[in-house]
Amino acid sequence: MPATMKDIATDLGVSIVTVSKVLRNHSDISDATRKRVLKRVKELNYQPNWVARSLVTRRTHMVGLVVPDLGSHFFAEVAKGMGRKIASKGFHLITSSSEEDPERERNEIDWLVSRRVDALAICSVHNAGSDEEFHHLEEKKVPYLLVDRHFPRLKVTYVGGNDEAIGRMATKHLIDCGCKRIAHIRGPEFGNAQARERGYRRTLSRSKLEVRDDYVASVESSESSGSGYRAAQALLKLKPRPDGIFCFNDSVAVGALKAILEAGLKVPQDIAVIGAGNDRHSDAFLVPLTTIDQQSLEVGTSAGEQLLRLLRAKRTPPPKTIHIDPQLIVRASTKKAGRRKS
Amino acid sequence: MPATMKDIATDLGVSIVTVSKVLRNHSDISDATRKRVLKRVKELNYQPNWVARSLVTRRTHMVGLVVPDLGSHFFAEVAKGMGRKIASKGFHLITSSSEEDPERERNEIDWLVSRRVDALAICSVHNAGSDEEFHHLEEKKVPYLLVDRHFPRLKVTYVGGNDEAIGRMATKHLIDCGCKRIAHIRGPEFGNAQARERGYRRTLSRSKLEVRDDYVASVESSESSGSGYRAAQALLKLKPRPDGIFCFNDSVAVGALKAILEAGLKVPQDIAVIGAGNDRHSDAFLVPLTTIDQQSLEVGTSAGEQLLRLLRAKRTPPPKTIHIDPQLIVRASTKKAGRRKS
DNA sequence: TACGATCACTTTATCGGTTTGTTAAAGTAA
DNA sequence: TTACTTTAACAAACCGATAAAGTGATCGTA
Repeated sequence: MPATMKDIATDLGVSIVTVSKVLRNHSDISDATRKRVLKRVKELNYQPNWVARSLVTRRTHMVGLVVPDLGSHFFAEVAKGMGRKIASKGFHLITSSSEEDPERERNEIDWLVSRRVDALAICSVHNAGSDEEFHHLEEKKVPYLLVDRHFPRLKVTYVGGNDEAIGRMATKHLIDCGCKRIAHIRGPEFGNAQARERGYRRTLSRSKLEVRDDYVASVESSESSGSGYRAAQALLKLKPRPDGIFCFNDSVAVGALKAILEAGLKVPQDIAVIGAGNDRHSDAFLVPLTTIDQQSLEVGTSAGEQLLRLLRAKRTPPPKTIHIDPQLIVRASTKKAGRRKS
Repeated sequence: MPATMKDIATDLGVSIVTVSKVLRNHSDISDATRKRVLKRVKELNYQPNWVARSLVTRRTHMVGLVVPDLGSHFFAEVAKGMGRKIASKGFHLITSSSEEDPERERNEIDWLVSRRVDALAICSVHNAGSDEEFHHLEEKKVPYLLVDRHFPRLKVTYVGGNDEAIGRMATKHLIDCGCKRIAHIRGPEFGNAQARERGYRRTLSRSKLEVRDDYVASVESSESSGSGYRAAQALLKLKPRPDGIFCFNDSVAVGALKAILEAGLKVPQDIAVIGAGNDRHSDAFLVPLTTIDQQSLEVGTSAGEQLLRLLRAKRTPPPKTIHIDPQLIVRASTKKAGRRKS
């Protein structure tokens, strides 16, 4: 039973409102009273009850973030960047995980809404077709934005990496490294995987390289290396064998590395491998991995900025789409000695 | 402006209390009324306002978790396990990061308390000397427990890995692999690093192996590989050179691997390396890393159980200390061909 | 002297629920 | 028929704060 403003008020013989005003730095309080109140506040170690405060102000100063998986490097970084950004304006982040399950995602969102978060950031695991969830939010006028996973039909602010650029950049790098038969292991993530693949295909055709459908393998999960391993094994059986693989992300790339080395082949001499995500310790994988950094921290920061924009606004501001540009990190898995860009 | 119980009540010509009772499955409501209310609840897509509910019930059904860093595999897993466990009883986890900063930790705890979480789990970055923070919590009667970082002076429930066992297990494994000159790179984490080092030293002396102080190196940060790299470089200069290194965690071990390979030495032939934590992809590091799994998910689950115990209890239940047993994961970084335990 | 302005507070209403206590109507036993 | 219980509902108080409006004293000034 912590102290309340009432305790302080009765102790000092002033009204509750006076105490409240002192705590919120209102001007119409005499210096003497202010001091007395603050003294008692210290003594009792009083802390305002945010539950009560939120009820009347209709502001919780909490922002909800829903991610598919906090174990993933990318989302952890996004959360970190976002948390820092909004903390600078007095907001706190509540992160919850949908564990890749659309129904849990709904539940988490409902929970956050009934907790009256001031805004929401969602990395949705719904497929782009089902946006009813979000219509609910609009009905209830909960400000929200989407992060990483895009729903093109929705007129709502979006912040994410530039997936097509990732695909282009990775593919171009492999070409620059002298690869001629470039394969791709794509992820299951709807829009993102599609955009990366698009970047891959376009870059190939623009370079007059063959685009073979059987050079594109799919994995059912992009969060474990096992599926990348199996996909790569399949690619290795193709004739002619690919001499470069662009992997959806670093986890998949790890699996690919394992499969390739296990087959007695050399990376990058026989097959160059590039990932995406710049995961922790990807510089120290079996072969230090060339990868595309998605700037996850900056995605988070940028999303945080957009959240603050939503929070400041009276009316819903016009939606924005923000793509954070990726960055190539070259390491051993693609560095072929003595080759040069043609 | 979401619907409230009042809306439903006036729509239906019943009192607010009646609506409230329906929503909480009270018995003294006629079937007819119950149905009418539920129908309207659906139509309006009503969701209870947890802020208001919490104010009067003094229960938020939220549990706060404060960790030093969510990017770390260990804490992310702990959060996951804990979240799952308490979710099964209708509680939600609010995770916030202290970013390794004691002051931020205080702030986060204060925030969570003023948000009236029902209980707290803390992985503290305070050094074991300063426990005032926790006395505050006890004054305010906020149920809490400690996770991973232990404060022996505090009579409070604790859940964590068994650090001394980790030290013993790792060292014993190196001995079993035939190592004679075993070094240790210890982390900065107060209690944990100390306990692991204790396990290391005791196991060495029990095996009649030399315990040399200069074989114990320290790193200032255990979350990046850079410091492990530097520490290992120093160890490599010693004469005689160590033939096995027990690293505080996998990040440190990654750094050590880099340093060793860069020096032209072979792992495990020249030097065996063992880490701790079983990080994501540690099976695919430069040399697949032998490591001690801390069972982080189980630490989280167990902590979740203890939280539920606190939440159920009327009075503070007697504190418990729980150590989750670690598990050895043998990989290439210690597998010397043809050697056997003596 | 009287009037409005200013200061420093206080009073009252409210946020959206839950809890406690009451009550009218219907049911049941004697 | 009386006396008591059960059922199904409601009214009022309350949780701990904030917002808006009101009050009394003091002060300057015409």
